[in-house]
Amino acid sequence: MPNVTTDFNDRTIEYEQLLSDFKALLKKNSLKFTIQREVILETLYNSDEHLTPESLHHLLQEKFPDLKTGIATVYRTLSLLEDSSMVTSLSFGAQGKKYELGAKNHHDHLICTECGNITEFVDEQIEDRQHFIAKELGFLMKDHSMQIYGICSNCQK
Amino acid sequence: MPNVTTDFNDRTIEYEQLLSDFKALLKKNSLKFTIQREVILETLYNSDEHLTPESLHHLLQEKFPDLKTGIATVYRTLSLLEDSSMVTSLSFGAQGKKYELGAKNHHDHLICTECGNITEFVDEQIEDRQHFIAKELGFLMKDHSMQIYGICSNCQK
DNA sequence: GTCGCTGCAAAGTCTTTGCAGAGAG
DNA sequence: CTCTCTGCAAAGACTTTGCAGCGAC
Repeated sequence: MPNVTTDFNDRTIEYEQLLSDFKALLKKNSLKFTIQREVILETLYNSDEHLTPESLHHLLQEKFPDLKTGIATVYRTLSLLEDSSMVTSLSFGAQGKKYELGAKNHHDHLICTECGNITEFVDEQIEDRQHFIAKELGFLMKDHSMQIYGICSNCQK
Repeated sequence: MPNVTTDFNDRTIEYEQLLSDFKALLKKNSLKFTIQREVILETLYNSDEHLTPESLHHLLQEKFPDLKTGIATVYRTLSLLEDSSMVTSLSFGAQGKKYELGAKNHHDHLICTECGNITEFVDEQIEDRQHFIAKELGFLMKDHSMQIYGICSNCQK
C-alpha cells in the first residue's frame, strides 16, 4: 500500500494513518475489515475529485475487476464512512450525492461567468466566521461550499 | 446573536412585478400562461419555506383542490422556473431538492444533513470579505452562494 | 464456528416522459 | 384552429433492502 501524501497541503493525512483510523473504527463497533471496505477507502483516498457512488463503483471495477464489488456495497460503505464522519457528502444541485474524504483539504471557488475559469481560494477569516455562525445557530458544522460568481480580470478588458 | 441575522422576510419584488416578469418570460419563449403555472408561482411566493416538489404539490392540493394539479406539472414548472433563474434549488442529500424564489432577499444557507432542515442567515462580515476577496483576485463579483452543511440542534440530541 | 458482510435482484423513492385530450393565444 | 399544456400512468434513475452463501475473527 502506497504511503504517500497528496500534493494539496499539510492538512492532508497519510493513508496509513487513515487506514488505521478506519480499522479502529470498525473494531470499536464490532464490524469487520473486509477487502471491499479497504479498496473503497483507498480509492477515495487516491481520487482528487468528489465521487458519486456510481463513479466510485466504476473506478473499483476498473482497478479491482476481480473483486466484482457490488454497487450495494459501495452505498453501504459510504453510509458507514459518512456516519462515522470519515467522509462527507455534498449535493451540488445536480442529482445524487458526491462524496469525498474528510481528511482532504478544503477550498472555495471563484467562477468567471464569461470564460468559465475557476480560481480556488481559502480565506481563514471566512472559515472562522462560518464556524462561528454555525455555532451561534446551534449547528454542528460538517462542511460547507461557497462559490463566488463574477467576471475575471481577463474578461473585464 | 451579534451580527448574525435570520430575518429575511422582506421581499425585494412585489408579486405583481414577479407575475409580469413570468408572463414576459413565457411570451418570449412562446410558452403559454396557464392557471397551473400561475398558482405554482403564487404558492412559491407566499411560502416562507423552501419547498420540495412534493410539499409544493401538497400545498396546491390543499389550496386549489379543484385544479387537481399533477405532480408532473409541478416538476415541469419548477424546471422551467429554475432554467430561467426565477427560482433556485438546494439539494441536501438523497431526498431530493428544495426550491425557493430567487426574487427574495439574498441569504446563505445552513443545511442539516440529518433532517434536511434549512436555516437562512446573512452575515455582513462574510459578505464584505467576499467582496474583498473578489477584488483582490481581480474579479468583478456578480453573485455568490454559500451553504454550510452540518447537524442542527434538534438532530444532535 | 459465529455472526457480520457481500452480491444479486427485487423493492422503494424520486423524477421524467409518452400520450391523448384540454385549453391558451 | 394551432400548438402547447396537462393529468395520468408507465418508464427511468437512483438508493435501499432481503436473502442465502461467504469470509473475517
